[in-house]
Amino acid sequence: MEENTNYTEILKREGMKSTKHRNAILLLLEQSEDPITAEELYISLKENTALINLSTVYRTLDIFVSKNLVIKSTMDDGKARYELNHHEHKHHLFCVGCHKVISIEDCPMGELQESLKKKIDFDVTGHKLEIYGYCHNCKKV
Amino acid sequence: MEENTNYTEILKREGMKSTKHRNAILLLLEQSEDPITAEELYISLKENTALINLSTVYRTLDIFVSKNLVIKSTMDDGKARYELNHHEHKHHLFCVGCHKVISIEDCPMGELQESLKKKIDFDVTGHKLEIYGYCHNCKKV
DNA sequence: ATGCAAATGCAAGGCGTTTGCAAGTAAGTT
DNA sequence: AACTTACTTGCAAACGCCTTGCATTTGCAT
Ligand SMILES: [Mn+2]
Ligand SMILES: [Mn+2]
Ligand SMILES: [Zn+2]
Ligand SMILES: [Zn+2]
Repeated sequence: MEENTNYTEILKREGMKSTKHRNAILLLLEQSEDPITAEELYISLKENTALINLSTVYRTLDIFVSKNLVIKSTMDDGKARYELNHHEHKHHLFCVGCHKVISIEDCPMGELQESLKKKIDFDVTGHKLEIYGYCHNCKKV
Repeated sequence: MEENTNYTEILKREGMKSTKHRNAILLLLEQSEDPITAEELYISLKENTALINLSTVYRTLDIFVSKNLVIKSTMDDGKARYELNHHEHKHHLFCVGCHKVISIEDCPMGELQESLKKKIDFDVTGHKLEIYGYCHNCKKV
C-alpha cells in the first residue's frame, strides 16, 4: 500500500513500520478535536478510509501509547479515549452549561506532589485533573 | 437472619430493607482503610462473614452509590473501587505498581479556582483529581 | 527479487460487570 | 403467629470493552 503520508518519518523514528492503517489512525487523531474511542476510530476508518479490524485499532493505539505518541484516558463510562500527545501539560475546563471545553495550562499540583512525598512516601508520576463549572456565557443569574 | 448491626437505621432511613448482606458490606467498607473493589469485598465476605453472590455485591454497591452512602471511582485498571462516603472532599492516589488506591484529603485547587475566576471568568463548581505514582512498597530501586 | 520479522484479519476468549428469572426473605397487616 | 407482598438474592447466562493465538499478508532491509 502506498498512501503513506507524512507520518512515515515519525513511525520510522519510533521503530515502527509505516502502514496504511497506522498513517490513517494518526491522521484521524490529528483531525479530531476531542479525544475519541477506539470504536469511533474504527467506524470512521471503515467509512472513510479503509477496512480495518477493531483489534488492529486497539493494537495500534496500544503501541502509540507505549511510544508516547498518544495519550489514553479511561473515562467513567468504561471506554478509553485516545488523543495525540502534543507534549503540553494541560487541563480542561468543562462548562456544565454549554459543554464547551477550555484548555488551560495552569496546574496546581506542584506543592501537593512534594507534600505527598514527605507525608506518605508516595512518588507522583502523573495526574489527571478535570474541572467543572460555568463559563462566561453560562454564568448563573 | 438476625445478625443485623447498627446499620439497620441507616438502611431504613434510605428506604432499604436491612439484610445480612447489606449490613456486612457496610461494615466491611467501614473497616477498610482504602477504597476496595467489588471482588475484594466478595472474597472477604465469603471468607469471613457469609456466602454471598458476586452479583449481589454489585447490586448492593450500586444502590449504596445511588443513595450517596458510597463513592465509586473508576480507575485506569478497569476496576471500580468503592468506599464509604464520609462527605469529605477527597482525592485518590493510584499506585501504578500494585494498583492500590489511597484516599487523601489534600486538595490543591483553592488558588487555581480563584485565578480562573479572575483570568477567564470561569466559575468552578467541581473537579476530579486522580494522582498516579508509586506507593511506599513499590518505589523504584 | 528474495527473505524474514513485523503487522493484520479472524475468531475465540478474558474480564469486570449486568440482567432475567425463580426462589427466598424482611417487614407491615391482620 | 400467620398472611401478604414487595423487595432481595442466587444462579446462569449474557453483556461490552478489550486482548490474544494463529495463519496469512505486508513492509522493508538485503
Ligand atoms: Mn496538572
Ligand atoms: Mn479537590
Ligand atoms: Zn458554558
Ligand atoms: Zn504500590
